[in-house]
Amino acid sequence: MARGAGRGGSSGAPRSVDVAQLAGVSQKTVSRVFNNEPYVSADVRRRVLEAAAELGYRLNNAARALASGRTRHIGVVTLGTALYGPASLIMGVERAVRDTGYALRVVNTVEGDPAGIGGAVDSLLDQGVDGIVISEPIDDGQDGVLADRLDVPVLVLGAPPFPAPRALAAGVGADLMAQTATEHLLDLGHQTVHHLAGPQQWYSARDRMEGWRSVLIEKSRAVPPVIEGDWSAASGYAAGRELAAVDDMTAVFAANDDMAIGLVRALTEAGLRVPEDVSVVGFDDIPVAAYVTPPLTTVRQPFDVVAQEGIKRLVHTIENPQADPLPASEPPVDLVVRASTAPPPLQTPRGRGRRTTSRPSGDRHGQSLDGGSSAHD
Amino acid sequence: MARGAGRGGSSGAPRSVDVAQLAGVSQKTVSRVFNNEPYVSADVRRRVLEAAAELGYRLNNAARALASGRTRHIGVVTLGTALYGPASLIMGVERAVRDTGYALRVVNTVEGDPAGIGGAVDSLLDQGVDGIVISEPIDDGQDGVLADRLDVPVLVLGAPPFPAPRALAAGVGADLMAQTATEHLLDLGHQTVHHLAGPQQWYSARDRMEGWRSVLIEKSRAVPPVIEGDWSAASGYAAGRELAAVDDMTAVFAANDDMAIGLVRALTEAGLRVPEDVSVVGFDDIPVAAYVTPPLTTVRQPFDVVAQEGIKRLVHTIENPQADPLPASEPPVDLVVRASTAPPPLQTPRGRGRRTTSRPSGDRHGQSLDGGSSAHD
DNA sequence: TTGAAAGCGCTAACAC
DNA sequence: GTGTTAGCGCTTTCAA
Repeated sequence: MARGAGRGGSSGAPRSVDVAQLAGVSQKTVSRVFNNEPYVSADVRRRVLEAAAELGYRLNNAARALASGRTRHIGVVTLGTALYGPASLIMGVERAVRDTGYALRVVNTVEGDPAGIGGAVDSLLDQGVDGIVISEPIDDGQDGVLADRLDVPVLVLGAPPFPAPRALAAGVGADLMAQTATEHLLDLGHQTVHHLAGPQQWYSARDRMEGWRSVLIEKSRAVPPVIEGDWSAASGYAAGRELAAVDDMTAVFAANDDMAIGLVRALTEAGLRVPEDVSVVGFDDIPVAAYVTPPLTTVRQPFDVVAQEGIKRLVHTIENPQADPLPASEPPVDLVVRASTAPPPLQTPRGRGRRTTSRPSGDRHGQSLDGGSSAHD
Repeated sequence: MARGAGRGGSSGAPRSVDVAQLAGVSQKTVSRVFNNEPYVSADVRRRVLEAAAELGYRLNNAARALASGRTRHIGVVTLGTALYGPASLIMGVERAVRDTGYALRVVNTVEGDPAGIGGAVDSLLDQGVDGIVISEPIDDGQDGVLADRLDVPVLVLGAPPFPAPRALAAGVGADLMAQTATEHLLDLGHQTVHHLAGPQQWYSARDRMEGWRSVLIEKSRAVPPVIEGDWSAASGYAAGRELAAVDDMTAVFAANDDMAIGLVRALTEAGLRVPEDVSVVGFDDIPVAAYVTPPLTTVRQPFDVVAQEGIKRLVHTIENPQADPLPASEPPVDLVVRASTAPPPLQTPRGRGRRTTSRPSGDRHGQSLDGGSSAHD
């Protein structure tokens, strides 16, 4: 064949032999230098590097992978949505992966594809990866099937431990964050808190719901029926219309900010003021959360931290197959209190404390400038 | 049968020779089958496929790439933000790439990294890719440097043609969309339209600005000074405080929805009503745009269409190096009219049609305007 | 329509 | 510290 086709212009890209020749060393020595192996004299190393630079040499990864059996690639399975949470997580994963010197291979699960996550994992395995990250998985009932084929370590972000030989889990702090959000509302004096949940196939949606529920139960509060949305503002809006009709509803914890925003709009349109009549807490802290009306109290997810630690543990497992996996740490909880939460209205029956107004609701104090105060600062 | 069958184990995955042996054909024939080459009898093909299935054979991509010089990978350079626009574009790209049978390699440009896009492209080239997608590039002054190293086809999304030997551009309809947004405002009766631009290193920000400007000039309207934001709601908020002080400011076109939302909040806090006093148009149609207060009139970007067509053209160029590149089509313009735009207020000087509120921000221009026109309140 | 031989550019053992 | 010798699993001639 034509030699390293696709690379250099005419006669092919330079190979390590070429570098070796120019530097006056053996090809293996060039390999040593480029793999940072020990036992190379400083002088030789320098000469090799110079020769490589002069030739514009780049290591051929296909050959490297073939010879070593390791691709130095990590594959990530995503849901293929531009939702803030998943997208942020991917960005965090990319950064973390790159820091470790691995390359990232991305595959979306096609919506409505029966193969689902299994299909995506398969295609990753086909391409060849040393490890796999599954981000915010949904439960498509294929856990068992998957486990069989997974002969590489897997990191599952935002889900409980996974039935695979070498599986890690990370970012399972959603329940804790949900608890904090719920407690914040109770601390303000609300009798109980309603929950606008995410789609229940999502582990992260279930986690948040469990966190919410556990607090209510622990504090012996009534547990209102859960309303399930689909993460979208539209579904939050629909939920808001339902909730507006519920008596004594004074606080809602929404499983993400988009739904919270739709919810607030529906409540406002129904004549309920946020936060005077109803308090709302979101989840994610999306960029606009501080600037909607009213600025949204929400829980910020530490995507970067979670991704970074997760990848670090994954790479450790890849490179030390025998060793014990690194332990996971609890991600920090960051409740950002803004203007969408307040004490509940006085004990009058609904329809009463409420003001009629033509203004956009919750046009309140100056907090809006910096977007609110974080529990962590 | 000596090897392979188990595959999970340590002794290695089945190779094409194993399949060949089991099927009773030569290894080359197996290769032919898996590459869909002609000249394989239906019978042999079937036998090979059966043997492969039995062994759980998967083609080794490293070996394939090494031997063929083609990686069947497309690399994408992104900005590493979870901004809705870029994130959506990436998702579209992933989908499109997968449809073509290529794999996706993703690299972010590290923020603040002096190497910028150039560094990201380099690392992609290092990894080995058959083509590169640069999404929403920013101008880091490295065009020239880049061009030298780019020996594979490049698709630039959301930017003008790029100085590289085999470059394609796509999604350059932003100016047209910006024009539509601006015209919408003028059609409503506004004398002119202010512009809250994105960071000017972004080509897409410049495109939108040019679209806006061209309409104003064409219709002989005053061209107000541009305010530059950083895409964030926070910067939109800051811009809003400035704009609230400007006389006769009745319409603003913001270069994205996040900024538009921050802007609306600042205007509202300053006592200006949207859309009664000031109309605002955003850009992107982010998921919450329909649910903020007021629901945002905005321009929807057809990310999927742009990504799909772009990738199709890129792959064509990869696979037909000599042929002319496929032509680009104009993406559709989709103005979504909601409640943030309306005809301008009646012709009274500012300070007058407007309600006084209790907000302190009125202080800023309270003396010169409000004080003098008390008759109106 | 099929097969045999010869690498692709690198890493892995083991010598020196 | 450095070099030698074999492959990794596939695609590519070229021959049959």
